[in-house]
Amino acid sequence: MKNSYQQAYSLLYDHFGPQNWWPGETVFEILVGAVLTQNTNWKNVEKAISALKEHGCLDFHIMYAMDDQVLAQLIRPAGYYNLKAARLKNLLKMIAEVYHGDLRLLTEDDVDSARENLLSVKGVGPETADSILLYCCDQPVFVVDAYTHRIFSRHNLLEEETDYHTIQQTFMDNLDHDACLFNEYHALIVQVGKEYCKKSNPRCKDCPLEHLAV
DNA sequence: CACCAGGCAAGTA
DNA sequence: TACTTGCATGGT
Repeated sequence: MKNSYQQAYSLLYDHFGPQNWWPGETVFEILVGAVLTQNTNWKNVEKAISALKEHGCLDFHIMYAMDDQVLAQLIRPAGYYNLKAARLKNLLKMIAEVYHGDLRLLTEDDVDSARENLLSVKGVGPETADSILLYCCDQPVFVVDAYTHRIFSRHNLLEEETDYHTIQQTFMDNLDHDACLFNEYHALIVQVGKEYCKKSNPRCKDCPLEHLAV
């Protein structure tokens, strides 16, 4: 018998199909995108990533050596550009110091150590860290975002005031610890959130989850 | 015009 | 501890 969190996944997958996340050709591109997309529309992130590519700056050592102001101007379309340029540099600095600038060593590290190192970076919080663990490192870590909280609280599967860690635990307690499943599930939550669970649609009208039994 | 988007950290009381 | 504010572009 499937629980509510498994049922919700089936409903979303049947409605939207596979999402093929994370959009990005390389681990480094995904890493950069994880920072750039903080509280920002993905379309704007795409513009910033395109600019980085066009200038040949979507590379660990090149970006790490770049002037902060120049980096900030390239990622300008993603918003908060001064802040994000500094955050990217902070993240690359940690990887340079802890993982010898080798992303493979990050992806091969054990998940608890990697998470601790990521969270030690100023500008990398729980969602960004978990996104990197799941989408760069292929670790079975469930990513929670604003949509996860909003959608599942509206459908009475979470209390309104539930914090990040508790939401993450709830999903991980109720699902197989499978990176492919967590990958698809988070992407599907973002998709249903964008289409049906905006603040301007407070009842989530016509949402694929509206008749989900709790 | 107002509002929001795949957060996070720092400031205030 | 529990709120509040700054960060910023681009689409609806």
